[in-house]
Amino acid sequence: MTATGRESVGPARIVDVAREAGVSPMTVSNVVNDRSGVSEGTRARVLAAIEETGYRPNRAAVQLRTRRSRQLGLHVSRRHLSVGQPFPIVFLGELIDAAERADHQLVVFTHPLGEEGSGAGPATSGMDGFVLFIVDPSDPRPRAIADAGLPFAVFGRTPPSLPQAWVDIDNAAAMADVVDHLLDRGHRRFGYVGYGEPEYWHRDRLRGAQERLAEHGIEIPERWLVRTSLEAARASISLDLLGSDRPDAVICGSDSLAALVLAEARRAGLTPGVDIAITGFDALPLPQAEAPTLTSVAMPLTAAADAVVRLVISQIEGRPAPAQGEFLPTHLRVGDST
Amino acid sequence: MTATGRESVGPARIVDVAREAGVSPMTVSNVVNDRSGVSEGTRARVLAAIEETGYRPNRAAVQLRTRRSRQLGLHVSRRHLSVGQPFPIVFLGELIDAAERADHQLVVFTHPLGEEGSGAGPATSGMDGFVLFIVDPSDPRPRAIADAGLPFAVFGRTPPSLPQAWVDIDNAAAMADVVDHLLDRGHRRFGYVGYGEPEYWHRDRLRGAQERLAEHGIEIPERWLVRTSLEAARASISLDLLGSDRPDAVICGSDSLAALVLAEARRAGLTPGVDIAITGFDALPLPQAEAPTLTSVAMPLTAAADAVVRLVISQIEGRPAPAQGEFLPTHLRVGDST
DNA sequence: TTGAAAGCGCTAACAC
DNA sequence: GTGTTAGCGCTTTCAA
Repeated sequence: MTATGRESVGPARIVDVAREAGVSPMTVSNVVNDRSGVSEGTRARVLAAIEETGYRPNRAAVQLRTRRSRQLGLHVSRRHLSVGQPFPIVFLGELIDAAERADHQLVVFTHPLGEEGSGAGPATSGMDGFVLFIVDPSDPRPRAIADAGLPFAVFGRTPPSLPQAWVDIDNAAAMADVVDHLLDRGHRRFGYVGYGEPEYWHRDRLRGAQERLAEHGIEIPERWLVRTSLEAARASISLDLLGSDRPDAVICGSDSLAALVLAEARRAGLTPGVDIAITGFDALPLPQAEAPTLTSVAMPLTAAADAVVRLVISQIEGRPAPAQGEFLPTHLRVGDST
Repeated sequence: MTATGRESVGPARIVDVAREAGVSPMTVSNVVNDRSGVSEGTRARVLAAIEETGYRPNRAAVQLRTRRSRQLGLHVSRRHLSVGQPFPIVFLGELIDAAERADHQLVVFTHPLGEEGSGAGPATSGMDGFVLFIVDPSDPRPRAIADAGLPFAVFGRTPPSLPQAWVDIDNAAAMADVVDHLLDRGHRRFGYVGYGEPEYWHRDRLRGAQERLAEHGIEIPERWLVRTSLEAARASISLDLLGSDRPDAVICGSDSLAALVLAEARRAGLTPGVDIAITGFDALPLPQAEAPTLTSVAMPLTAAADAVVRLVISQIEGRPAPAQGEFLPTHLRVGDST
């Protein structure tokens, strides 16, 4: 604590550090921002002064001067902020970490974007760019953000008319892996339980399974092809898939559905992994799917979060939006259910 | 588009609006910030100019000048960012909305706070204050935030040595309501299924039920008192609570537990709401608890989010931290399960 | 390698 | 009721 002037009157500013180190504010700035052209001795003195004063750059001042907030907006649909949505909460955590690794903060929004009124919403101001997840090409939000003049990146797919700033998994390829695994295990009679909803990933998952099976001359018979909702699934499952005429293997479009099939199979007296193979999709640590562990497609969550964050930041820094999206590899987690 | 000078070179600034309206920047500022002392005519001209230019205040400049970011940090424990945690995702949505109503943005953090190293973390800079949820008195995070010189408010309880900036429900009182309802329905033989974890709310819920029952000379017998975890619950439930010697009513410490009891009761051939009464706690729209609807204690989520946000902001604006916390009323949602 | 001057866009304090 | 001046804390530009 050297009494160099105005100590302890609010947080230390760059001039306080400069005075303490006997250099100019500019030099302190150069050290703080790791710019070259500072001699080792000076750098050391400045770092000591920073330590001494507890200096932390004032974000507002930096932001005003550089025109960058180093904050990314994350828009989460109302619909994804409800119970029983395993993905959003997990991916949110990944995005926070990914943003932090890239030295950015994540600001969350949920006010409708691109629907009925709402512009970019006055509340979204100050963001350098936006991140979205669970986005399909009909999602109005990318357009709304683009119209506000902000860069964005999504986990999912963007509309064709916008920059293809997306990261996604190849759902069809992932299901092909599942099929390969099940064929390996000797299964030849396949059932499928998926969602009836219109999003492309539901279609792609089913298609991926069907196409790989077709390559082996196998078809999923209509009676074992269930397109349903989580609520309605239970009934059709036991009726269509677990009767006396049943498949060797049931491929499911999500872990939640697989958990239902598992439960129903057990109730029907079948041992999953022995009497019948069951696979899921997502491989999030869903409590119901714990024992036996479910064979499932693991999403590359950390890699996806990093990629999405990198993608916005790259545009923020002026590099052009990519001409094409990026597919991230999935990993088949083999459990006891197959 | 009047060519008054430097149009369309970046976003409009306050001087552009001032020029357009023929007033000084200060007057524009007064209009934007709803300060008194602007004549109606001037205000109208300024508003027109704002519309015309598409002016939006620069957050960084405002922040630098006023020393307020109008951003609240929300710290979410890693542990609460995982599947099977219904509360965090729902409450996050409520907090975003509450912050927006109070004209603030919500910045999410998950980097450890107050544990092993980590200070307030360089990444938390720029926040006016912090919000936390699911906090019990042993949580190290309030201390870490207070040490960083920031105001905070929590949903839960703060340690006794810190400002009592908390909002909570009265768990015991809520359970007393549940008991009253069940007594009303004529039940006299009670079982209880709760979590064995050490957090005060688990204890308070059980205690609240026991105390109100005691007022009526009723005790929960040891054999019908199950303290367990979500994973281990299933076994003890059917064994202890649903055999031939079973209670009229089972009070559960959470909806997830109640959903399990419901499922097991059905499996045992009992009709919930007829043969046995079952109550939950939380009343989040948990998919498993849909049919029949569960009688459960509804948390005042929106009110709690508003209260927590108000509580931080009040301290940010210099009003002293409250001497005591605030209890919010719960509401008993009566469903078909009782 | 270092420093001085200027200014990012806004508002507090005070003058008119 | 409205305008002027100054400055929040930092970095960009240019000079030494």
